Amino acid sequence: MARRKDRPGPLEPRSEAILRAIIEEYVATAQPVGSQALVTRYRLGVSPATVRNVMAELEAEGYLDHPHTSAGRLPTDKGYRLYVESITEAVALAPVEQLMIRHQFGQVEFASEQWFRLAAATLASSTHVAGIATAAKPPSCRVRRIDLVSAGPRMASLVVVLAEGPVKQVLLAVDQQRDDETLELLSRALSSHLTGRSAAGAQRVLGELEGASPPTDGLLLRAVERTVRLMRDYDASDVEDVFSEGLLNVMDAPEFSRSETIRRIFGVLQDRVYLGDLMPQLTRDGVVRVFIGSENAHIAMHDVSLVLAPYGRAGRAVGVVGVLGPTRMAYPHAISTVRYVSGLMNELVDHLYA
Amino acid sequence: MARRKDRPGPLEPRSEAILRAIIEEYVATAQPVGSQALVTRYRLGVSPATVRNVMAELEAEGYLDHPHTSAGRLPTDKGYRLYVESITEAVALAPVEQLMIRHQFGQVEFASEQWFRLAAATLASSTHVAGIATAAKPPSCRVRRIDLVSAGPRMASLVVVLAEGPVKQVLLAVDQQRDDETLELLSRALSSHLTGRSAAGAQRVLGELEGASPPTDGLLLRAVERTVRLMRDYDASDVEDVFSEGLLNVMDAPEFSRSETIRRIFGVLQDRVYLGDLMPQLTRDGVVRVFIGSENAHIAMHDVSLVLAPYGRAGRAVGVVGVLGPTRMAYPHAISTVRYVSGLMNELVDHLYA
DNA sequence: GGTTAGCACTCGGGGCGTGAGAGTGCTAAC
DNA sequence: GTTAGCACTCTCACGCCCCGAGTGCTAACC
Repeated sequence: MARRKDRPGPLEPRSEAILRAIIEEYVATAQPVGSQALVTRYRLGVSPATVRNVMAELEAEGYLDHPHTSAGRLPTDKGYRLYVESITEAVALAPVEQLMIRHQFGQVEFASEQWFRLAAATLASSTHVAGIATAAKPPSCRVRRIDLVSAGPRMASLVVVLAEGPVKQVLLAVDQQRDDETLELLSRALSSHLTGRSAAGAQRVLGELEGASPPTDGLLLRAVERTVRLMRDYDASDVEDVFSEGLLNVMDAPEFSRSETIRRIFGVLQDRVYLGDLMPQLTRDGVVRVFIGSENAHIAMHDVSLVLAPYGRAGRAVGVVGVLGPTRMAYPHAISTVRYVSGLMNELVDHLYA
Repeated sequence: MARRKDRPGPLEPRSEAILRAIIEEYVATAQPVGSQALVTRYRLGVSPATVRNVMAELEAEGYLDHPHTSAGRLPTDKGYRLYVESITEAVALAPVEQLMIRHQFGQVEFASEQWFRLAAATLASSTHVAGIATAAKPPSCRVRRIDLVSAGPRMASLVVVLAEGPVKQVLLAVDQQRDDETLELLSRALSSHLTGRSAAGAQRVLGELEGASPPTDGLLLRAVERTVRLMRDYDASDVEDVFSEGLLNVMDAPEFSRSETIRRIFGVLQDRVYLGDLMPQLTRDGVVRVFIGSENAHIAMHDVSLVLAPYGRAGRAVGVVGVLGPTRMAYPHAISTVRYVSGLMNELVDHLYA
């Protein structure tokens, strides 16, 4: 006991082995793990009594918990954390699984949205928890092409293609009837004013046009104004669309059979804010980060873990892929899978924006 | 009893009143309804004993059920059906609610996608069940504008604006390095070949280009080919994107506290096929159709009801709005709300495609 | 003849005690 | 330091019983 107090840091190898075994058993069964079950199933080379002693120590240090006196132990978030730390040294995904994932990626048509959906779906099917992917997004955008198309007698559709991929479309009410030629002309004007501009650049153009004499055409002005707003919004958000697949997998977990908790999680995923907040913590390529239970800032996420990795090139288009599952989750496999998929996404982004 | 056998059709007014009361009580409480509770709470002017007699009749005719001998009654799908028939004569939504919904619609930027999302969200918040909306989709599409934009050294982004709104984007792998001017030229060529074409027309163009000599540029050919496929896919699908909001509301219902059933429903909503199948049954404008429990073709939907209405003009862009909830659902309010929102969507579509 | 009061009957749910089983913590021996 | 042994604790499943809600039936009533 004295020993333990002296070194709160690293655990003895045997203790760690036992912790590991408990976690793996608990992940597999979702049942509190007893000392007896552990020795029979894991060949630890010690007796149940010894295991019990170690368990008591681990519990005193906060790595384990037990729901009541005569129940087995289960890992705390701190326990999972230690476990995850011990395995983050890259373990490659099994070749078979690599192949399966690559195969799935091969199927996709290159419609960008499908792409992220596919990444999420692949992660979900491979890990049996929920997969998450955000669209790749450069830190700032430029206008690549811009177009104004009639969309009815009093409506025009403004289509903005941003550099590096995304296409934005908004409808504009048209003050007066315009024929197609007029729109075509406006479209040309828009193009020459805005092509290649950043949000700030477009803002400047807007300023010039507003002050111009003779006064600029009203519709043109509104189109520019709308484009500026659209680009500002784009730049301001950390993540573009969030795609999640396989949330049903998570609902299947016994800890969520009562729908109470899961619905709060659904809610959090709806708004893209949460993943955006996490982005700054996902910096270096290829590094998978794990957020376990109460480590998540958002209270609704206290019962789940996130395994996330960034993809893309620092300073260029970036996004996030990962999985969401119960804290009782097969971390090693999840981490390997997420790392592999993020690598794959890297390749694709490189290919695209090299 | 003889009477009942003679006229299986319309129910006596009193029986119908009692059925109505039972349904309303059950909708409110989610508990089987007893004869005693009914007379005290609904002032039916008869004694519990009489109510019991009527209940027995209603049960014999299949409008009611009871889970066990000494439990109260609950409505069957057939019971709900009769109830719904009796209220489908348009009841306008309360002015306050109309105002609230209109207000919510006023908020939206006219980005088309947001629009349908908003419709679904509005329905969800107003009815406290899940809201559903599909994007408006014309029966067949034409190319309104088409553009080929560089998206990296070996990638080009093909952007197709279809008449009446939707914008499609796909990525094409580029066989050899092309500079922006070349792409610009190709873009022009695409435009002149395809603008105004229907899927069939584009197909013909593709045929001509394939046979041409000197042979058409490979990238151009692939772009045309991809456009044809995209348009065919578009024409072939009955519905475009399906937006659903507020599924959490449904999860809250006590009948779904065990997540078993709800997850199958989630699954069905994922693929757009189901709503597409229903489209043919939603013909006349302003008519709200109700699909109750087992009336739904899909087995996963046997525990829920759909209240749906089409919007848009027959032969022009059309879509569906509606709500999804437990069969135990506040139908009158849901029907009024769906009717009102579909009317609103009609206005908007008219405004757009007049 | 339809309606009602009265009453016996039925069934589910909640509260309670019990016993089995799993697992612990402690002590004493190895 | 490790292990065997043992008493203790707590949950869970089962069976039991009783209560209450609600029915269905019969006989009286208007």
